Amino acid sequence: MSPAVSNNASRRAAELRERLDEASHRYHVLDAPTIPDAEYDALMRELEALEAAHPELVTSDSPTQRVGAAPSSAFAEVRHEVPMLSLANAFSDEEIGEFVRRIRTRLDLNADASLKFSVEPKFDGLAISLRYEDGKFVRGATRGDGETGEDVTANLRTIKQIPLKLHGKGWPTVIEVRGEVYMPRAGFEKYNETARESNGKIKPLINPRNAAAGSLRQLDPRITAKRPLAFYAYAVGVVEGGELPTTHSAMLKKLHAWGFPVSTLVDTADGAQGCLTYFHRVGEQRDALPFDIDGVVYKIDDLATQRELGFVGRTPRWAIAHKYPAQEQTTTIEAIEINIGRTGAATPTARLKPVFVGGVTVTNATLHNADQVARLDVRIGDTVIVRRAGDVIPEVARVVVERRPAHTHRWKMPAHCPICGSAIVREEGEVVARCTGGLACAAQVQQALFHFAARRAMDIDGLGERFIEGLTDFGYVKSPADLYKLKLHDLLEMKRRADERDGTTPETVKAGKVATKWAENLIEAIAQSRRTTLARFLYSLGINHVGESTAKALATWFGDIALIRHLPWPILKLVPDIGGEVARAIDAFFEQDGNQRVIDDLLEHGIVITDAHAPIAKVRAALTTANVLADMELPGITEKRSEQLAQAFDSLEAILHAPPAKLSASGVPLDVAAALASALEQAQTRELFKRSAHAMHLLLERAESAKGAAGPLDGKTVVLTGSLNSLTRDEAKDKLEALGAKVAGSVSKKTSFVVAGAEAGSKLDKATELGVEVWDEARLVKFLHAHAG
DNA sequence: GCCCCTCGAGTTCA
DNA sequence: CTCGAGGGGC
Repeated sequence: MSPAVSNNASRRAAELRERLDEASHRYHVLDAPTIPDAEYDALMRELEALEAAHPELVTSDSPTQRVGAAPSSAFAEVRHEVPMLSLANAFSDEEIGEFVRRIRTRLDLNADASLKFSVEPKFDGLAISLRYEDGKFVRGATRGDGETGEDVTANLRTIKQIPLKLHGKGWPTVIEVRGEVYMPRAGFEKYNETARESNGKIKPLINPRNAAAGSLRQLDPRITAKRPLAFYAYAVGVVEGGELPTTHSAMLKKLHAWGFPVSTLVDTADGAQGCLTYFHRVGEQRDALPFDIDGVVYKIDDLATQRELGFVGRTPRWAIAHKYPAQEQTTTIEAIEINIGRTGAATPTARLKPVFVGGVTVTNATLHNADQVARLDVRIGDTVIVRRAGDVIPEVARVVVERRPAHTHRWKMPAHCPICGSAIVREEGEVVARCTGGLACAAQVQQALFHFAARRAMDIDGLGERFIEGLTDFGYVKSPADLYKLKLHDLLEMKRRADERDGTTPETVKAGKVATKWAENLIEAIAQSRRTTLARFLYSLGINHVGESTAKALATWFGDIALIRHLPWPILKLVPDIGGEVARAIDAFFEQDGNQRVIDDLLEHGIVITDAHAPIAKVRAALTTANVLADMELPGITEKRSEQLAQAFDSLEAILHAPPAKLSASGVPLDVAAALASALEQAQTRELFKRSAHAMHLLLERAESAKGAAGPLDGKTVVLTGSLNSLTRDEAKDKLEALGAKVAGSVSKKTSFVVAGAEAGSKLDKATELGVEVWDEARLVKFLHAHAG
């Protein structure tokens, strides 16, 4: 070995020791970890490997030679007569193969001889030891460094899952039961919710594991008692005056019989293959478990074989922890960028130094909004802990302030849009900041086009962000309507210019050929999208507050874009689930000349709406002068007042042209009449009256008569509950709606009937309570069948 | 006026 | 999937 190599290794080993010591101290003594467990494990493994390769580097104070740091002095020390183990870790199938092979070699077993393991989840909590004398709980201690822990008896007594007296009989005179104290996820979430509501008085917990550790180290057991802690037993230490079973799995059963919780995930497995199968089986359930686990543990089941295999240092040869990919990792923030959405929403995104978390490499993480950035105080250059919690989307869990470089400053939302330079404004009381550029902002235009082409909107297959960028950047497309004017050569030209600009030369060009297939496909996809439904068309326009559901409602109620594009907001409000805010947003969208031009353009250049129809009968029913008047949100005009006015005047025009004296004579209080009169003096209100009156006439003229359109369930409100066999809830909903019913989510006295499938819950109870009619699935199916077509 | 529920908008990676 | 906010029931 060359001196240079040895020198490097020695320096690296020293560095690793320093970092591990520091982390260990913060973790065990201060309860304030600075690096995630996975990183600690990785550093430890590197050091172990280094020391294995260069035994001369091993020092007596190396972290590999002891586990954990000295306990803090707040609690009495407890010496573990039988030391509490630490397990070797494995991260890959190969390592498990090697582990099992080593055991077979030592035991002189063939590769195909059966080798039984007791397998169990590895809880992410805090290992403890419970001592029972004559069946009574006398002392509980933390693991500490494995040799010496802390006496936390008083705190452990508060955990209801820990028996204070052993159940059954046949237990040894003295027995130490070992296991894990942990905090279930639900309890953890609930605690943190309370902490958030406390406005900083209660500090939120970083993770369930820390929560468990912190709770056990409370000086006041009454505080511990309030924390939702739980316990699982998985081993025994000292045993005196009694016999135990001869296998680990039998011993766990015994512990269970004596009153200890034992995980239901505990099982046995044969050989490496059996262990790996178990690993994957538990891994699939991992996210759904009510507690955190960071891996599984395999132990040789036969206790005599365990003794035969023995230990290396303090780690047993007969057991290993097989860990899952880390769900947390540290990385650094390289930049904080602003994304502009379709509505102009400016979302800060963290650009990360790529890290492998939970099975994928993460480079971006959303920071949601400025408040979130402020809460975390994320700064450029910071070291952060990135998490892929339960789901998929990575988030920055917290900043490791200790590793913050010098001269950083708090991040601030920029005042101007990075794309178009317009002001970024955050409305009072709103969480999101928005770019005010509107159609002048290239980012907003691109996002609008992206939305337009989306699968659930116009469904233009293959029109992704890259093409949209090229098409808008070179001016081929300024509005959705331009898409339908594109010719093949436009696309090819655009591609050529984009390649030129980006300095990318495709293979095909080098070969002297031009690839055209993609362009033909795109032109075809655009042509395909021309025929569409009214609901999709409305949704694709990207009107603020109009998503799929609202678009569908508008399409069903009014049936025709020619009508919808001119409806004033008080009329739009007649549609259930459309309130003032949404109605005004729709009205405002169509008030913009630019938007009207785009719609004209789209219709002229080939959009075909295949399902146009007359306004449904419900429109006619809802379109009374009283309803529209009440929807106008005029001061003092309640439903009751608008009824009175409608009775007195019959039409909106009549009210508009009524002299103030006549208004007062309508039966409404004088001050209300006066307020109405003064409102009617405003041009804006008069305009709204005129538009509404006009729209009423138009709609009434065109609306289907109630008779013609009446479905068998017209006017009925139906609630679905439980699961159906012959069709899904969605299908049932569609079919019921097609027959005129409104399908609601909860039962009230207005409900016409409830369809109860299998395992119907509280909604069925409510229906019975309110005396609402209940249908079973058979009756529904029969009914749908009878009215099919 | 308060609470519950549904809808909309934004987001990551293979 | 998750958060925020609009709608509407009580």
